[in-house]
Amino acid sequence: MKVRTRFAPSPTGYLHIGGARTALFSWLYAKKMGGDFILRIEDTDRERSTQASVDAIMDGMKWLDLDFDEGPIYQTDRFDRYKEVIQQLLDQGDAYHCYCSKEELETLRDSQWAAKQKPRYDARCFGREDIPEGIEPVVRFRNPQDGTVIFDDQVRGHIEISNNELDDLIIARSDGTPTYNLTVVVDDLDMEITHVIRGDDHINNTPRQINIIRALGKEPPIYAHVPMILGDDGKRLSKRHGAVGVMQYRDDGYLPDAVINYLVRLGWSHGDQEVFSREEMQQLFLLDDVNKSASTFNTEKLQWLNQHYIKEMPVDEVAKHLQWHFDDQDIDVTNGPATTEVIDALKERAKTLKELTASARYFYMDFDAYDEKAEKKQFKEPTVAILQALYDGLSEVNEWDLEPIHAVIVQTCEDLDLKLGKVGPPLRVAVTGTAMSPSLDVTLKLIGKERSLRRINNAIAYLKDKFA
RNA sequence: GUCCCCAUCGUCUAGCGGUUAGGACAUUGCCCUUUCACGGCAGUAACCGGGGUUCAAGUCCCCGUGGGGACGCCA
Repeated sequence: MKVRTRFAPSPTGYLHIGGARTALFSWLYAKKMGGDFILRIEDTDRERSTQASVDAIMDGMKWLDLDFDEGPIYQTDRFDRYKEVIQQLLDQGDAYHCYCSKEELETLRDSQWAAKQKPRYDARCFGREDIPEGIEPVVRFRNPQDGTVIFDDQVRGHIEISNNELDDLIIARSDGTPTYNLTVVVDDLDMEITHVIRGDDHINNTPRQINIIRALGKEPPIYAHVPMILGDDGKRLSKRHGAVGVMQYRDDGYLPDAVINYLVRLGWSHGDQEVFSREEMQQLFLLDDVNKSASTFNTEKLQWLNQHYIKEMPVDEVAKHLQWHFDDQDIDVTNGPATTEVIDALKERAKTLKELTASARYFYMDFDAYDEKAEKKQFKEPTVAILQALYDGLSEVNEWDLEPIHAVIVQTCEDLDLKLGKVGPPLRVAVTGTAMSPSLDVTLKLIGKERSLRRINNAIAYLKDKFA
């Protein structure tokens, strides 16, 4: 049988990092097994579902390059089908109408809580003869009273839960719309999902869902509950942990491949290997190798991977992702060096594309102030003479390239009888405004002759004025 | 509170009865170096506790403890 997995987010916000990993695992498993990956939008809660969220989720999937074979399928398009199943359950006697008010249920829960019991609906409407006037009832699934539900989770192993822990859950609201536990079951069955890979916050729902499936006379799919991702404080990842929306990682300068690689190693491993291409992941991913325990998100490791990908990916590939950041930081790259050259020059000193872009600024735009510390350290009174000598030497260079530029710098050192350490740093500050840049020949080459000379000149003027 | 789940360096993890408990990120030191980085080398650092089972336990079982999750006319 062909493997079919799915990712089934509810559109109540952006695609967050935990959801992305669940999607990744489902996607990988389908790829690994030569199966299909389906995207389903669980939008039965019409109050909270929004089109904007659907778009955000799709954007996230697209950015991460997690493609799906079918979908997106919207549950709101399938209400007729759910109604049909609810009716079937009603007809079979596996479901019943419940007329309890929300207040009544709340009182029940409170009293059970007070009695230190697990809050459960007491099935008081089951078999009820009198039909109250003017109340639109909900429909409840009649959960089996005895026995246990057993399933073998592909990551958690054998799980067993007694039916008397479960209660008669609502499968249709009073307005007739179906609820989650019903719709997942119907959809997974109808779409012939073979492996349900989802967050382990659903582990408690699984027995209920299995009972519904059995009542429908079907066999449940295989389940794999993947552990949660926690924030630095050990709590479930949420907004207060900062960047949790996948697109925020793009904005912060991460490469999708780095995020994917980071995510795949959170809860899954293959020996000691840390770096995986998408092809390798698809080839090696096994549910058996997924961890049982929750893991903590660690931005530093993500950064390390991100830099790794910035360094290792083909430059023109990186350049595609980089353009967004140039636009974001209002840097016009049309009158400066090719971005691919800039990447080569800076990739070893940036952990993110955002940083890389920021430090590439002086290649394209003039700065209006020197870095305070750098200026203080490098711009002394004798610096004027050094810069002047460099200016003179550099203006003689015809072929503006690494070798000739380097030669001038070396020659200047000799002429002035100074060490490179006295000549290089001030030049760097003059030409970039900062104390940090790639090696000087590369820096000058990329800035360009005309622009370099002008900046040196400016620095000389600035210094003369300063020490006048 | 009740039920479910989880537990190896600070973090991600390897380990599937016998290991000097391995790797990676981070961190520390050294080397390289015109800056910042990259890189190289070295180091610090872990089996939650208690009982069993066994010749032998990080590995299996039980009990604690700690953490997470679920307990909705949310998904």
